[in-house]
Amino acid sequence: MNSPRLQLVSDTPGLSRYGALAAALRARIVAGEWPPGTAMPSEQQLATDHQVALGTLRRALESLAAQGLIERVHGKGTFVRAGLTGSPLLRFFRFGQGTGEVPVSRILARDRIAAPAAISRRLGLGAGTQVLRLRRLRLLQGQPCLLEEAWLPLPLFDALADSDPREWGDLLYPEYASRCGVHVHRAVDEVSFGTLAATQARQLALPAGHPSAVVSRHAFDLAGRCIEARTSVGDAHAFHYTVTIT
Amino acid sequence: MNSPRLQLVSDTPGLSRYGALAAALRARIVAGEWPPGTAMPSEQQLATDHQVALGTLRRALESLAAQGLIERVHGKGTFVRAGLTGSPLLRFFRFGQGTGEVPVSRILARDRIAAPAAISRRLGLGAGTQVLRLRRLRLLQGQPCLLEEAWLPLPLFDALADSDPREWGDLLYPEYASRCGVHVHRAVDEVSFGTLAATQARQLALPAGHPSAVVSRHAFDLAGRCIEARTSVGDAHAFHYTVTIT
DNA sequence: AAGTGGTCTAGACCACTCT
DNA sequence: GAGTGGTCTAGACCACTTG
Repeated sequence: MNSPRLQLVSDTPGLSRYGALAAALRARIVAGEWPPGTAMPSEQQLATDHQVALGTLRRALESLAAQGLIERVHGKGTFVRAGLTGSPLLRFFRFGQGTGEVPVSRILARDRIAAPAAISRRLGLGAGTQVLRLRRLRLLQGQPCLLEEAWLPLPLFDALADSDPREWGDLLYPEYASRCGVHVHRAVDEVSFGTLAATQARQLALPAGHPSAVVSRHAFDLAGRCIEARTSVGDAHAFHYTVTIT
Repeated sequence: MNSPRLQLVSDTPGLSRYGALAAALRARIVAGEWPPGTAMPSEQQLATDHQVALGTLRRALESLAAQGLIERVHGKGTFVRAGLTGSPLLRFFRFGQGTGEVPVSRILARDRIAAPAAISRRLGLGAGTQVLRLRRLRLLQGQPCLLEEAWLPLPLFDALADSDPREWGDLLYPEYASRCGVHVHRAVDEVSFGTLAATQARQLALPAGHPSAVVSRHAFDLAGRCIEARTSVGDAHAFHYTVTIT
């Protein structure tokens, strides 16, 4: 590939050059020029492409790295961050021994349905759009610990709707990536408390009316589109979370 | 004041020069050379003091700013951060209308006592050290919303133990600063859930056994000493918290 | 050895704040 | 206008990774 000689045309006059550069690089990343997990060109290359000094280019990359968009590895290169992969929900709970074990997943139901109004709003879709609804139970050492309901927009997740759930792993995000090419880049969790309805209680093997912790998640891809709305419910007494304020 | 011509002697050979510089500056701040809220010398001055290039000095200051130790203001100077001042507990609750209103504080009890084992451990004190125990109720529009118990080491907080609580404002941290010269620089909150004991319930005007959110806080000063252990209890149904994962 | 990102320097110039 | 931090440059050298 030869040097594109891109122009830095900032429509925001008050913006610094490295700020404009960061925005331009972000746009190239979001556009898919370098897919998640792959390496970007070297600093030298990018600097000459955009016709800025090396230091300025580095400032821009540093800001993108601080935003979690890219990762820099000494001696290897600069990489677009792959999606979230872990089990980030577990940060809110301490079940059993609290070893970092990943809960086993049991799919309870999977349906293509028209999104209820509340869901289409959360996903930013038109009213009545088709979505995939996933209900699953998560267990640690055979004990139910979390009950989840996930809503996924169609046709983006068609591949998930058509595949055999028994082939899935215990984590959903790797399936999103491998089967649908969807990378979860950012997630917002809202925590609140309530009590278990009768059916929820039965599935979690707890008494009805038992206090529950509810985590409502919105997950977004690189471009900022909401690609999952999820609600997870667990025993309030297993809830535990630490925040540092500065 | 003349130029100290400080030497940068890093005992950690693997550490970069700006890293060592940042550590040295942090030490000067923690030692109280520039008290919280006051300005540090200019970049030029610090750079010549420590015999490094301006860019290197700036890197060090940037890392201290990222850690929340200092604040930089364009055209004015670099300032050691004053302590936390707001009402950070409220980030966990949404009472009533949820306007950013600060709850009124009513002191229920104030005692000098020997610290129970659990408390002296939390504060990092020797067993049986004298501490100040503060119990207070916080109210919004006349409605009780939070019940708090704070433990403060003595003799550091003697001034608080001897003053008239009716002169205090609704926030404790400004009192710590003005009366005892203690600045809260960092706080760690641990959230969990439980149910209200009979006395707690009565004070919060809720039924006994009602689900509760419990926030257990450790607060630290610039030097990293724990200067407050606090436990706050509120209605679990008023709890609400948002986290962004990246 | 070649290529990558990380550190450090020295200096010019700009933007903001205060008097 | 003087003093402060913020931006940008150009280049030298170092440290890490890979073939």
